[in-house]
Parts: sequence; C-alpha cells; structure tokens
Amino acid sequence: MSVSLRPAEGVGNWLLDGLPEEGFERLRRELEPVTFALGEVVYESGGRMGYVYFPTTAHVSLLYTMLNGTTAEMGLVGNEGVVGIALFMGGDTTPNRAMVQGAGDAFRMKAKSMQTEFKRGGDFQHLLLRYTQALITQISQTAVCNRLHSVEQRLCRWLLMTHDRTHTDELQMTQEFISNMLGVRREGVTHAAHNLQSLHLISYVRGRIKILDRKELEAQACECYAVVKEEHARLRGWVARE
Amino acid sequence: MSVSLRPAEGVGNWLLDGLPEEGFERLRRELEPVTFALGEVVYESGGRMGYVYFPTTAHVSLLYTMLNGTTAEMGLVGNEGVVGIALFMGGDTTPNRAMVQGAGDAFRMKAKSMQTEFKRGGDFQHLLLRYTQALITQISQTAVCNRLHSVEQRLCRWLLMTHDRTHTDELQMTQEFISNMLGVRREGVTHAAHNLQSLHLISYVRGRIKILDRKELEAQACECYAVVKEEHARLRGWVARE
DNA sequence: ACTTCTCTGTGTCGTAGCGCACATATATTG
DNA sequence: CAATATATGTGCGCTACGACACAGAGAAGT
Repeated sequence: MSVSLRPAEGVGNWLLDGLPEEGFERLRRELEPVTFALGEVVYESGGRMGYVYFPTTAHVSLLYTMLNGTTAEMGLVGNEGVVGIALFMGGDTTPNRAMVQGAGDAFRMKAKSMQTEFKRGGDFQHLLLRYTQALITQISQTAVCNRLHSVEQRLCRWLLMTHDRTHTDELQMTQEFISNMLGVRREGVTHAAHNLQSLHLISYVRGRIKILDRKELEAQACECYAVVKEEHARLRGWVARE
Repeated sequence: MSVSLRPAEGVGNWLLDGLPEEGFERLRRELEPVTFALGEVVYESGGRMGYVYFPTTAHVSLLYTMLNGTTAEMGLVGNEGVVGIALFMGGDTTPNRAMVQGAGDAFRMKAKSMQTEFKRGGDFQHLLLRYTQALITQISQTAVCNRLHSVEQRLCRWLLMTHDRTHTDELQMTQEFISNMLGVRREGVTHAAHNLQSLHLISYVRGRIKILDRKELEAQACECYAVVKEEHARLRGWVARE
C-alpha cells in the first residue's frame, strides 16, 4: 500500500495523476492502455460509447459535422482531460464526433466502470467535474472566438492549443485538416499559414508544421488562448506558471 | 408526506419539477423566490457567485465580453435549467457573465446549500448533470453555428430559442441588444430583421418583436436550433413531441 | 408643443473570406 | 523512373459583413 505501482511522474494524464494513491490503486485495475492512430474516430455522433478515454500522449478533437458536410471543432482534449464526458454526465451520447488529432496513447475504461466510480462521489468525481467545467470554458470561448476573430488569429490559437497537447515541436497535419477544424476553406488556412511562416513563427512542408516561435505565436493569437489556458490552470488548483 | 405543497403543475422550473416529492420537500426550504429585471447582471465575469438561480418565467443569457468590448452570447438559460453551474461543477466562478434577457421570476438557493445538496448524489445531482450536458450541447452548437451560418439564420434560431423561454409572442428587446448577443453589428440585425418582417415571420417596432410565424421561422433557421432542442428533450428523458 | 433621446432605416465604402479554377511542388506507387 | 496522388500556392470574382455617417420616426421629459 505504501509503495506505489504508479511511476513517480504519474501515468501521464492529469486526471488520473491528480488522484490520491488509494483512489488510483482502485482505478488502475479498470484501466487498459490503447493506442490511437491519426484520424481514428473515437466516437461517432450520437453513437454508443463503450469506453471513456484518458489520453496520455494522444489528443482528440471534438467536432461537429453539419448536414451539408462542413465541419468545425469545438474542443480539444489531451492529457489534461478525458474523452467521453457524456458517460458520467448521464447523457450516454453526444451529437458530436470525437476524432484523433494527434496519434498516441491513452487509457480506456469501460463505461460501466466509469459510471460506478463516478457515483462513489469522491476525489475522482470532483476531478472529472472540474475538468468538465474547464472544457465548458474552452467550448464557450470557441463559440465567441469563432464569431469575433480572424482566421489568422484563430490559427495561432489552434496551433498553440495543439502544441500544448503534443510532446514535440513538429505537428503532423495538413492545412486541409486544419481547415476542417477551424471551419474555413483550405485556402484560408494556406493564406494564414503563409503569413505566419514569413514572420518565422512557424515553418511547414506537406503536412509537417514546425513551431518556431511560441512566444510570438501567443502574441499573434487572440486573447481566447490565454483565457482558456488560465482557466484550465485555475481549475487544476494551480497557479499558472509563467 | 402524501400531500404535496407543490402545485400540481410544479413550480415552473424543469429541474425542480423533475424531482420526486421527497427530494423536492427537502429542497423547498432552501429556495427563495426572486424577481429579475431586464438587463440585470446575475453574475459578473470571474465574480463571486453567492447563489444559483432556477428561472421560472425569467431567462438569462450567458455571454462573454472581449477585451475590446465586443460581446457574444454562448448560451441561454430559461425555466429548463439553472444559472450558476460552476457552483456545483466545482469551479466557483466562470469567465463569462450572466445577464437577464427576459424579466421575470426565479428561485434562488445559497451556494453552500446547493453544494451540500449536490454532494448527496441522488436525483438532484443526476438532473443537474444531465442539464449541464444539454447546456454543453447548446454551447457547442453555438460555436459551430457562429462559424458556419449567416446572420439571418442565426437570428431566426435566436428568436426561436428566446421564444421558447418566453410565455408570450412578444419579445421585448431592441435590435442593438440582439446584436450584442449574436456578436454582429446592429445594422446587421436591422437588415436581417427587416427581411424576416417582409416575409411576415415577425413584426416589430422599437423594442417589441412579435413572433408571427414560428413554423416558417424554424424553416429559415439553421439546423442548430433543432439539434439543440432535440438534445434538450432527449436529456429530459422525453421523446420530443411533434 | 418643443426638445431630446432612443430605435430603426439606409447608403457608401472597405475587407475578409468563400467558391472555383488551376499551377506547382513533393510524396508514393507501379 | 514514369505515373499518380497529395499538399500547397495563387488569382479572380462574389458576397457577407464590418465601420462610419446620417436621416427619420416614435417615445419621453420639460
């Protein structure tokens, strides 16, 4: 009991690592490692959700597809959170789709187990709900951001959010892909990305984007990035570190 | 015990009325009626939240103000829900503001009481969480809607959402006000409203808008209205009634 | 009745971003 | 090493919407 089976740094997911030892020990039997490939669909809109996923190195995009086929992202989940909140919120499904945006690993847990654990009502429930609130902030900010900010500002914000959930400075994604996330044309992304490249904030070739100057990217992004990041930090019970 | 102190139709708020008798009896001592005036600020961004509010005839807008002063709405709460979810989600505050958009009544409950009741974990918690998920859907849909749909479509959607939370066919609000909700210029609203009036879907004069043809408004609105409405219905455990 | 305010209508102009068409450059495959 | 597929660059016309400026038409106060 006094010796943890969990590596000192934790398993790599904030929610799991935020648990006290005893809480984690019970949960760990329910966790099963999985690997996600780029583009894999985690949940289909309205579809049955058999598991919740705690990303460690993977990250997952929450997006909505309109009747006419156009898409836009409303949230992004990395190792700070969990994919599948509807399972413990009581809705079972959601009208949006979840898609792997960065290949990598995660732990999954059966829907049933999650619901049981959630109902216990202790630290785990607390963590999950606080995370959910942070996600709500993220989605809310996306709503206003989509309305009020330019493609270029939003691209900066999006690159930063993605970079935060990635372990390298090189993101693997095409402009076409990004356009589906931002809900704009591919050419719009090309244009904005071109600008950022000529400012030496990023560089890219065929589906590989390198982040060159995070600081400047943050300066070019809209305020939304900072708002969401600070709220995530606050809800983790931390003071954001400079 | 067998005789309810609650009127047969309920108190007028879905969450409160969704509770079984015993659950409600305990809660009712904590509830205090309040009246909201149009434009009243319920919560300031980041401000202390002393109460949660269960609207009955009032409705409240959740909105965000950018640094440059422009605003946009991300959600709307009427008698189907509760204002102040951060209090039970564990965040205590949110970065957005809540403002009364339709004058009327509500019940309020002290933050502390709410947290205590929520922790009991029974039906009340269940209802609150399911409502929260519906709200998330609403905000999500607003995010994609803001990105992909025209001012006129969004105005239709917004009028319908507001009408759903109002007891009359006459809404009291200026175009200037609506423009702050939709995150567009006042002239943009004037233009769209003008169109809708010439199609005889609405009529208006100086801050009074009459809904003339709901059915057609729904046809002119984007799909977002229906998606959110159905999801609300589903999460109430009902089948949407035609 | 007169002034003042608030709300809505309208026009002009600038720009962001869309749709489409197509050129170019880099991978991948046979 | 072609041939083909994929990713990015670019130009053009169009539309929605922004910023600004001001006119007219109820309300509301004096």
